[in-house]
Amino acid sequence: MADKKIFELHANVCKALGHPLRIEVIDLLQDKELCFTDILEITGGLKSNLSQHLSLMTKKGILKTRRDGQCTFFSHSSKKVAQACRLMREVLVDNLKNHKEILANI
Amino acid sequence: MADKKIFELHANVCKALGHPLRIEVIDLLQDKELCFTDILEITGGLKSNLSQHLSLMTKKGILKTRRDGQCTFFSHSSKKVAQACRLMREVLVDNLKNHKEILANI
DNA sequence: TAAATAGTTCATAGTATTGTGAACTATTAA
DNA sequence: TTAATAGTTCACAATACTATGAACTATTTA
Repeated sequence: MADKKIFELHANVCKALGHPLRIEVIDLLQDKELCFTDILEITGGLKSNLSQHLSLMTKKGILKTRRDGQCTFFSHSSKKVAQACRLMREVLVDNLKNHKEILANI
Repeated sequence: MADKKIFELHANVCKALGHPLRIEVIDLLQDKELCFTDILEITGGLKSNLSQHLSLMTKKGILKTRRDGQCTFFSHSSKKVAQACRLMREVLVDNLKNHKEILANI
């Protein structure tokens, strides 16, 4: 099983989706780029925390950055992540619907 | 920010993709259902560990199970997860390619 | 009924992620 | 040059996740 490595790398990229704040950022950046301060203002919380999450996503190749003067702008490096994210959101919604139906049938 | 809840739920589903063994299982079940023992034989490791990962994926609504005699068959509850997973794999591959190019240009 | 197969559950120890605040760097404006 | 803005980095404590083995349940076969 030498090719277990690919699963590890793959899981590693997928992990980037596994945090509420990071999902929120992926959502925010769907159709535009935003600078750190904008994102912080929208999401709330500590700047150090946000910075670490953004840095993680950038390291994993999910976001890219562009510096303009004092501001650092963040955007998706590929549309695929946002697409994947939307699919997972649909899975969630489907699950919630099923759950509702099951509850309704009791 | 009352709708933070959706990000939490969403991240929670996405987390299911964030482990090498779980990615491997998602891959394995792309086009067929398999029983526990089959999956264990392919992936290796401890049955208790596999059982826990499968249980987690089932709880998150990503897999569904079907019991036939002694055997429990696992399959995807929706094609969307596998799709999302394939997209993330493409992101990984793109990143690796970029990385290679960057290295080549030094 | 007894033994075997197929899996689940549980406790626990080890590891990885996360949030926090303080200290730091870089760019711009006064 | 000084102060302000925009972000990053670091150390550490709290929390969550993971792997392991033993004990357990359910179904089938002998």
